[in-house]
Amino acid sequence: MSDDDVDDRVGRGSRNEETRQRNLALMLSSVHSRGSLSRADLTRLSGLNRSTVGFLVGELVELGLVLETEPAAERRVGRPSPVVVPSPDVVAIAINPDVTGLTAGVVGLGGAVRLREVILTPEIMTPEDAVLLTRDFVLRVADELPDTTRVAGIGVAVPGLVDERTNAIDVAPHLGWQDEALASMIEEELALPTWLSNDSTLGVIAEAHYGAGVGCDNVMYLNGSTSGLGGGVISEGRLMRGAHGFGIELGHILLDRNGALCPCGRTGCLETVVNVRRIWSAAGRGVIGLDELDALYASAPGAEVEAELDIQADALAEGIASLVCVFGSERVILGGHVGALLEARGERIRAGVARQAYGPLGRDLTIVRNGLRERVVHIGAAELAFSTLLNDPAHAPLFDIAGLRAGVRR
Amino acid sequence: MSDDDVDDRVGRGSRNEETRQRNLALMLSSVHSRGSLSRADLTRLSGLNRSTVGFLVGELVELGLVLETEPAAERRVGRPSPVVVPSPDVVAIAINPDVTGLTAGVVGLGGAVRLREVILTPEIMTPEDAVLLTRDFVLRVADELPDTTRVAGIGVAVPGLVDERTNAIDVAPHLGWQDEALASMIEEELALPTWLSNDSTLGVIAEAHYGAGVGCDNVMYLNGSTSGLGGGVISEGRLMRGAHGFGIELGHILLDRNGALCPCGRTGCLETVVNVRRIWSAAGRGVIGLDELDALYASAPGAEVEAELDIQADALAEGIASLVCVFGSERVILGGHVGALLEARGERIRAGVARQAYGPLGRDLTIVRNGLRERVVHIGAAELAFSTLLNDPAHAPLFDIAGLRAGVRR
DNA sequence: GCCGGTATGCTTGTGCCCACAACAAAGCCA
DNA sequence: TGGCTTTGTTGTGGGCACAAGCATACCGGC
Repeated sequence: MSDDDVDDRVGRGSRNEETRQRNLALMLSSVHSRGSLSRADLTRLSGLNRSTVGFLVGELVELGLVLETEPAAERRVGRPSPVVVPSPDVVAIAINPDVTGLTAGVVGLGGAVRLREVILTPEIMTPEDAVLLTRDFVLRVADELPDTTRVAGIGVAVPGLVDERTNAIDVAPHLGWQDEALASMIEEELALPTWLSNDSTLGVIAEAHYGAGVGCDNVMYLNGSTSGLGGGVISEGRLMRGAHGFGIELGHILLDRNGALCPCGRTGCLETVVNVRRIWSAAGRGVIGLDELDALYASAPGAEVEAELDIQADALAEGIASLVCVFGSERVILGGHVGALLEARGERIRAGVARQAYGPLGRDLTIVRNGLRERVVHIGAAELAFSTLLNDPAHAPLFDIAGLRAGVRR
Repeated sequence: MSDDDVDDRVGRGSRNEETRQRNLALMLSSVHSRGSLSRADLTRLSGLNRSTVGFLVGELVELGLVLETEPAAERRVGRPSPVVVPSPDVVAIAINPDVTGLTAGVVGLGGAVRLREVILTPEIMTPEDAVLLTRDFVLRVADELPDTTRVAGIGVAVPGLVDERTNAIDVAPHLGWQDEALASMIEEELALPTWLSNDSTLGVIAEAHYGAGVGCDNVMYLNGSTSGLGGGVISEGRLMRGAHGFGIELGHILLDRNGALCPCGRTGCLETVVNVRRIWSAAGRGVIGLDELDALYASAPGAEVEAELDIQADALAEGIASLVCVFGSERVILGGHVGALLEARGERIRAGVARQAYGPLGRDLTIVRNGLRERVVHIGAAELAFSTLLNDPAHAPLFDIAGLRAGVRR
């Protein structure tokens, strides 16, 4: 066997150091996703020894990642256990450029959205615009947040295809972007590590952690936006990424090979039928926001809209049945306009899926609307920025907000 | 937080013992999948220390799982490194009941098929028949194999839906089986641990390890059999199982919502069009085996068959494009009659997929015929039986073949 | 045929990490 | 106030991988 044949595909060996890292990561992740846990809870959850947990929590406190607070006043026998909570000083920046503007947010460890701003743009922004808007937001935020704040990084939710290997945008059709190395552009401007991912992929991460997918290991998330129908899948607790780091494109699953032409160049994609623009035109109006859409459906929207809702509900049911058949999901979460559609045509969709799903695969399927609503993208994007920290709490870099103010090229 | 809320979903902590187990598993898996490796290779592959690897290999030798042989006669400077090979004494039994009969095999650690028997049944067998045929095969084999042989267990490839959580068959339509606890039936008869899985799922495991998927982390396998179109997916090196342990059903992805009725009760599933029975009837003949099918395609099969091939090639291309779009696979492996179809209509299928695949997801896609041909099911089934051993070499039970002869209820 | 160079195996000592046990602390309850 | 229960703390021990140094085996040049 030549040396060239030896690659590391087989996987690397484990060391003692990794054990520590994994356990430390487990502690921080647990606190992160559950918000607050007593040390005794952590002991039970991890199966580790009390003494080990004590030491690990101590290390996290020393790293400034968690705080130990007074035991909760519970009526319980035995010595009360101090409660471990995420440090409020650790945050991530979440950015989401889209057609109408850029929404930006600050999310704390633990998933609480601290700040949220919507910056409207008169016309569709360029990547350079996005970088500048991000810089301005971060500078504004840096002045507002206390000096003790430390930033894990920036997570950007992109409405388009992202190559996660190169951390660049392959194509974002509705923004008209192509081959944009947005992450390095932001990093250069702000000296903060930046990660990109598809907005729907981030959606499923957020919903699985904090939303309608909590406690479920096999989640499919479908998100209907102006841009189209996106989605993400978590299978056995693990995010599906696909080979190229592009994530996956659920909206372009085939519904009808003889169907309408899709902007993607193929015919009969699911999103040619399940499409909010068709609702808009049935309603005889222009752009309708999500809240308005809910209001419209809740009122009497007229025969044309009702008919269109039926059409889309049926198509969505067939699409979901087809997808469940290949993913074996147990919970389907619908966000954006398909979430609104579920609200309006829940019975029809659920019955359609039950009728169409392949054998036992549809047996225990639940279909729900997403739980985080408009916060979903920010929480997902923040999760992206937190993931390095959560995987290796002792070594992941954190950036002082004071240094940030100084470091930015004004 | 109440105790009830504390489940182990967050994951368990790690101990030193697990580190050892993982490293031992890494050594054995490497030797298993590559056939033979020098100790120096193992050192490079694992990144572990020489002394650690030496100790680990020593432990595997002591467990009787590998052998250390003379260094390969290579013209190389430095001290030659002993070559580690899987022990020929460690085997698994692979069983595959199907409509025409039961094929059984003995597969050695390392993936070599030692023995293979096809036992034809005059009529479709019952689960009880399958158990008896399996018992007879194991007893015959036990007499032939040396006394030093040790068996890891029995893997059964089932043409149907298997619930891997309960290790029982949910439904195997073509065998007419339903809710059969085949694994425990065999275990009771033979006192050997038995695992069941879907035949196509096992196909992708085998092809990814030893066949056309070697060196690729994102593989999709489609297998066309008399029963229909099955498949399996490996994403980022991990088998997709789905929520219910049923695996996934690629043949029932939607092709055309206005299409023909599928036996599964839905309309327009891919396998209503991509279906070998349609070829048979176009050829005006009854059952055509795979070899005959290849021969038929290679000759001039007549206009009707040619037309049918075109139809199926186009439908297959659309199906693959749709599936690639949701899985982001980089290699598609076709087995059974769709493998033969690829041989006959390769250009058409590849062009169709390239045209239909969503954006960059189809960019570096390769479509190949399966490499293991008829051995694929056995290798996959054996892999199922080996997996416990490969995950924890020090603790997985192995069964003496002598004890087996005695223990079986004759 | 000898000797340096190189790659690998083997042995031993060290550090790291977790489990365990014993003890201390903090609350409940009678 | 004292027993009970639960939890934190501390010290000890065992398991594991690593580093360093030495031994071994082969190549190639002289």
